[in-house]
Amino acid sequence: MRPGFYARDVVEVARSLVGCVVRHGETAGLIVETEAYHFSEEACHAYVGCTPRTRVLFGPPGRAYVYLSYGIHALLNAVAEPDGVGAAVLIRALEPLEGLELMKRRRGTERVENLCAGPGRLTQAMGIALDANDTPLDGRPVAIERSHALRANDDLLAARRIGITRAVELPWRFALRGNRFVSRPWPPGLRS
DNA sequence: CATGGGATTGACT
DNA sequence: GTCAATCCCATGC
Repeated sequence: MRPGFYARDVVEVARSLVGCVVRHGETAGLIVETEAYHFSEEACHAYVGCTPRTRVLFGPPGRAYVYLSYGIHALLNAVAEPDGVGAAVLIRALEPLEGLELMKRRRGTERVENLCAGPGRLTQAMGIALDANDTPLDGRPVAIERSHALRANDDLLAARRIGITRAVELPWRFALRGNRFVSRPWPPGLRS
């Protein structure tokens, strides 16, 4: 997708990315769950300002922000908002589309629902590592593309973000309703 | 230089 | 439901 796609309100980008496709090497998956992060709220890494770690977040949109979580997992984000504004969309879950055998091998499971249901799981399944940080999301090495699988707005749910302790009230987590590949069960209520 | 806290996951009770 | 693994980085002295 063109950088202009990402140079918008990060919450809108998070909503728009649901239904797009992520590609890396032989693997591909349909985005079914995202979360938005913006420098103005405490849960965003960019909240502390521009540091060596957050420099990518403040850089041009349409690039990958990949960081190590809990010393173990690589988490994939798409940098959003215009250059100079720190914001990104966390890719939280995918429906596996291509390279399923490779994903199963990397994840050590045969269960398709467990391959990419979670931000740490999907990077492991697709082989996306920290060296993808600060690279453009145009296919070198990671691509995000539009898809014919795009669904209507009615299918998009919004709820609070997961796994954070600050700014927990913001309904900036988005997912396809009823999709069996989301990372965690959806809380009752809250349609978008 | 020492410290503390994670945008998680898998194993276990 | 609980809990530890594991390491980067921001902060503070």
